[in-house]
Amino acid sequence: MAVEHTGTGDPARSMALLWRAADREGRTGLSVDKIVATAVEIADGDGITALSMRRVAERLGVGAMSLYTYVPGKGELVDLMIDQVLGETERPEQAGDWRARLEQVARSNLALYRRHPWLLQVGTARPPMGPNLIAKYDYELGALTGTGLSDVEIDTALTSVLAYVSGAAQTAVEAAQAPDRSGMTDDAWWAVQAPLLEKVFDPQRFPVAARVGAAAGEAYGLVDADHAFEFGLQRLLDGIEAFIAKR
Amino acid sequence: MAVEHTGTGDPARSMALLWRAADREGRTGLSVDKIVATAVEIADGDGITALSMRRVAERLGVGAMSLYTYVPGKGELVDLMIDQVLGETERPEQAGDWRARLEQVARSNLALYRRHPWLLQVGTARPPMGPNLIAKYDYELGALTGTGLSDVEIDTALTSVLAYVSGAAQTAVEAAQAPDRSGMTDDAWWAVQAPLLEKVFDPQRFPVAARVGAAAGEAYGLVDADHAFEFGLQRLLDGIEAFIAKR
DNA sequence: GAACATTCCGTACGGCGTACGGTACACCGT
DNA sequence: ACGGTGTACCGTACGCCGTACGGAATGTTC
Repeated sequence: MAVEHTGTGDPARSMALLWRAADREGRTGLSVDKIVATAVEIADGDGITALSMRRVAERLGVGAMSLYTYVPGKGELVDLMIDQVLGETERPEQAGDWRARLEQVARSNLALYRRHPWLLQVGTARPPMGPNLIAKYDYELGALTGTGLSDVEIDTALTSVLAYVSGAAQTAVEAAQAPDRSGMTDDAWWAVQAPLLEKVFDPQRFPVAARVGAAAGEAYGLVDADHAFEFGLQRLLDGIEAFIAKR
Repeated sequence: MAVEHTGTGDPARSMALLWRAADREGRTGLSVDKIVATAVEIADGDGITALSMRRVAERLGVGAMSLYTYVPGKGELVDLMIDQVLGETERPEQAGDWRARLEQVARSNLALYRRHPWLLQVGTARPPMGPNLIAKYDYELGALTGTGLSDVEIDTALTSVLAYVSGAAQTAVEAAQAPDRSGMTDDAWWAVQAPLLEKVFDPQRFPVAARVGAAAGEAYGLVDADHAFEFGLQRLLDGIEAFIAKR
């Protein structure tokens, strides 16, 4: 199933949880922190589809329903997982010009998605307003201060870059994990597809796809997502640079 | 459960299905086409989480297991849904300069995601090699022909734009459907969050977020995803234009 | 009419999230 | 030391899910 988050429960409870207003330990040593950490482990390792309350509980040596003492439901748990991993992005002192800073922000977001591919599958609308989300936002906005852009423009520009990163990361991350998940290298996969495709594919009907697909397939193995990421990022930054220059 | 696709089944069977090598009707009038169309309806209307074999069958007035006569499993059904909706993108005669053409491609992809938000939740690695996917690829590459870019560069540039669109669409589409899904307008949602956030949020600690967040929130309601989409797209196209000019 | 192929589907299994209600523990006042 | 009470824990159960399996129903072919 697609991954729902932001449970339908009490928003005040969610907020208290996110900011860890009262993180006590139970008698088995259970705690919100431990539950979230375990859930992240499972999602990182086996994908968000493998994340279930029962599995989290099992790994913690605890009954499934015990989790509900600490967390209202799975939706809220996912919210907590999100805020948790957003806290791990490195945030070096922002040196250099805005472009170097923004580039670093982009790369560190890509790294985040690489570490936690499931982030790409959870919705981003109305995100969990936790401390780490806000800290990340605050830090990333900093990359564009001092450029002469207005506050609103800074927000928009950052949003655009993050949108690009998330879209490109989706391709890059999935490409990177496809061999592992399917037990099949890209080459092997293509070796299976190609002869099947040849039977139905008509180069006359799709001349451009035939030519470019062949060229691209030859240039790098099937698809070099990293290269595409870099290219697009530089073009986007070029565009933003021109925009700033015109200000 | 994030949404898995590309079933583990026989690739030859999948390919035959995608290209509709043998789409017969059963005695109840069932067919691959009808199953796929119904599944798309459900996913469009109630989200991909609401898509289940039982629901598809029910809507078709048929037992759940009957679907398996036509489709190997849910994974393959999702593959078929993907190729199906990729076939609906409008593809007007490509007139004007490359920039107008590429802009149109971007916008038509955004429209596609708007119509079928679940597309954003299914993986894109090793996509189902159906006729519509290939036709779309062929058409979209055409936007960048005659620019002096090499075939490989054309592929990379298109990939970048599509990555941006998918990332930005994720934000835009989710923002658009959040009120409907949650039964809460953005304003209402914020009215609940704001006072809770105020209790834990320290403007001293996050000065930039406080200032910019306030400015952005005031400028347009909470977040104007369309505006951000447009801004980023133009910057990216500006960057590509500069790249082409340098060739 | 018989033989066969194919379509349809009832049942069942192991998984899921979680409502509900019971048990057992930790801590308190005495 | 002991009884009382709040809370942490969790067994069971319900209604979902995808789909394996085997049988029933319906053509189709001689």
